[in-house]
Amino acid sequence: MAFAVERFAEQGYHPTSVSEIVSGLGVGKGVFYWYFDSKEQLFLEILRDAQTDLRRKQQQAIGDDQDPVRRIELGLRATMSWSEAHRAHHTLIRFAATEAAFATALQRGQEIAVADVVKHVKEAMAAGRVRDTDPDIVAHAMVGTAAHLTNTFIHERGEPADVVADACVAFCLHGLLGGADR
Amino acid sequence: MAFAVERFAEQGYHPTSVSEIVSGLGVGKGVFYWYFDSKEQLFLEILRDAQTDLRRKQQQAIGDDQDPVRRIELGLRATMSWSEAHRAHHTLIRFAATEAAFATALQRGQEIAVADVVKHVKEAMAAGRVRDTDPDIVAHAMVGTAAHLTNTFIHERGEPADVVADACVAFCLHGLLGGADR
DNA sequence: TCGGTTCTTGACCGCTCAGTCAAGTCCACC
DNA sequence: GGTGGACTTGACTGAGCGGTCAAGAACCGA
Repeated sequence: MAFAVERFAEQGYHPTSVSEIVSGLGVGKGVFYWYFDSKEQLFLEILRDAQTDLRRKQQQAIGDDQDPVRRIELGLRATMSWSEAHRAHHTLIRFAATEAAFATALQRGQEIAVADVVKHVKEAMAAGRVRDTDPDIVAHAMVGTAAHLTNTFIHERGEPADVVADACVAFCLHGLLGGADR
Repeated sequence: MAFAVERFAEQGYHPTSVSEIVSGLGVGKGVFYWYFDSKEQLFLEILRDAQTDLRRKQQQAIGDDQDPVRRIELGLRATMSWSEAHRAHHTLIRFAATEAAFATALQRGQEIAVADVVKHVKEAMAAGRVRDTDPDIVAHAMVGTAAHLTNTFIHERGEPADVVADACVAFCLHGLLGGADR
């Protein structure tokens, strides 16, 4: 399955054939269809496993920290560190969002993850730590920021994940102005 | 070409066949290959036109505004309004980023657009309007935020573009905290 | 040693695809 | 009316696809 992930990420889902996967693994085609119903089901399984693994990493990173803002920061950092370590999975998740057949399955998982962030934002807002806004929008904004920065700076440019994560957290917390104009 | 854009966005690039495009248009296949070298070249042309059009809209929106921060805001709003009006193109751009064959062509255009934002950020930073950070990272962060919010709230949930744009601008400028904790 | 289950093989099937091409149609211009 | 280039057609091709399956191999309890 790890091999399939690499091929899918490298060449794209459609251009990668089942024949290519099995011959690259040195096994017959029957083995593939013994363990998976179809190529599509394999992809969905990869997606599900990736989302489960990412979520576990996020929760581990957050631990039992009491500060909601700190929890958001830890979640962001965990996401970026996971994406750095699972570059191929990250690419696949991005692709899945663009294909109707996979977008549905993806959204369910993403909404669960965002719901966690929303929870922390609401808590921080209640404590007056955060400006008054739609928690749903800022949660998605942070997720989008982290994903895009990971892609551009960590994957494309190979910059160190912790440096990019620092900048990402700073941007998410303080924005562009960061109070410099007040 | 507009028809092809719709089909690609709806079903995905690979699942959409040339036969489907031409029969949907009620023309023969020869016409397609008279105007385009290949299916891939058609897609690249769509991509190029979309990027050119978006860039023109951004520059129109910015006009000759003197305030760099205001220019960034106008650019963000123009991007979101364009993405709302060209939903299918937006989907295609997202897909192109996940396929090696198209990612290169896409990056070139994206880097040009980001370079503009970087210019404004640097100017604002020199004027002390913006906190000291890597202009490249915040520029990409804003682009990523706008793209993700457009996708989630405007396209998926059908929320009004101007409301989402307001929230996007607020997030990009002030972040999550927005000075509430200072 | 045997019978049965689990696992593996790769030739094969039906089908669809991107792309080709011989055979036109149309029309501006002479 | 004739000529030639611009455009259009759709049957066709060779390749490659996802998926099937008859034929075993490997293993295990009895």
